[in-house]
Amino acid sequence: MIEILKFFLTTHCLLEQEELSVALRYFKLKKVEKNQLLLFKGEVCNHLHFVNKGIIRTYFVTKNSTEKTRFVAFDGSVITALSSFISQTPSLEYIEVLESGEVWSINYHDFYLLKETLPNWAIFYTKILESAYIFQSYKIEHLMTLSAKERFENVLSQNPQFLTRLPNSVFASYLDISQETLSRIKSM
Amino acid sequence: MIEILKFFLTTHCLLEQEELSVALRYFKLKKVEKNQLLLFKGEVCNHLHFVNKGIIRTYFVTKNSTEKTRFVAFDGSVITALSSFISQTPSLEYIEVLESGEVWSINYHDFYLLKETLPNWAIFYTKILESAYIFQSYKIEHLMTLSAKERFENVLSQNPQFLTRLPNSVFASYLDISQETLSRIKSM
DNA sequence: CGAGGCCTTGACCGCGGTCAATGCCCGTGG
DNA sequence: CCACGGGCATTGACCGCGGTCAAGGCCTCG
Repeated sequence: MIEILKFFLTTHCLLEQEELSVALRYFKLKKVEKNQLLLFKGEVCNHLHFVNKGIIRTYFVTKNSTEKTRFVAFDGSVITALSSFISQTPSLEYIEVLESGEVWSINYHDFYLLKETLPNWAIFYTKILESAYIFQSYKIEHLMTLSAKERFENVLSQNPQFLTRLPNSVFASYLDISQETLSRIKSM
Repeated sequence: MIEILKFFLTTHCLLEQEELSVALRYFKLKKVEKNQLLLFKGEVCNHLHFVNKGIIRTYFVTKNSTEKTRFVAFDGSVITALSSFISQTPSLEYIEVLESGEVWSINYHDFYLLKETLPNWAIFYTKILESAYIFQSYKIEHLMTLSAKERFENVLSQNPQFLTRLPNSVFASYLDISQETLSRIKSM
């Protein structure tokens, strides 16, 4: 079970064997249930989660109380409310379990500690930031230049799981379109 | 003249006096003219610019060849084509001078060198990434939830210079609305 | 004074949102 | 085992925000 996390860390962190075993000690395995909230709006996010099994998303809520999905983590990737985690200030967004499963979680304190003690961990953190930045760059570009249908096709070509493993409502909110429009796009 | 850069670096980097003087050696002063392109699409961005005087923006071009402004740097702030700078791959965006002035520039190689030699410089880099991430988080949130007028008011409340120092076309492309809509919004 | 940018204003239209009705699937209990 | 209800997806009718196109106004600079 821990093998997947190990694999993830070795490929993303360049950790030596013994650094790796140090790091792994700080991760705790946790079962998570569908609809469970791992973070409420207003709380400070002090965990980073590696999704071992299941699906987790971050979302925020608009004035007219509709949910907008910022990021979806399928099995094998990492998720946190990054803005809050970075700045250790109250989060504007929620972390929610979409599909039951289990996560390996590390808390901010330990994460920070590793950053101070293992140089390769600091590099890992930098990599997370860099890829998060680039990810959002594309998202902005797509919101500004692509039509609803083009955004749909683009996301789908990157990761078909958005269509197959998510409820319509979540996928729509991720694309920033209404469920009705998504439904119409699919039936073309 | 170098005083402004000094001030910027000391407040953002926590550098010791002598670290500061090391770092400053790597910056080169350069006069820049309105309409000048500091980076073309397709080039690798290997400079980070501190805007001493003038205005500089990054923008990308859509399929139907309209320009979209990603970021505007007024005097006293820092600009680069971050995605390209990070990954040292060809840039999808341009860097353009909107108002003549001068910049202090450091190249990627030297920047990277400082990151290796001065721990505080690595922290500086991390801070740049963090704030760039948070900046884009808000941009996405606003694109997804606010109307044209609300985005206009929001940006304006953050920085009135968008209205006073930029041509309409640039401000509009930053807000992701047409020039005509911007004009109508202003006359309300 | 004239030309060329840029901004403004008007007329029109289309993408995608909203509201509402209906359909479909599935779990639960009688 | 079937009936019912609730949640989610689909479909249709309608509408409004903001885009596009085109004409006109206003500076600035030569």
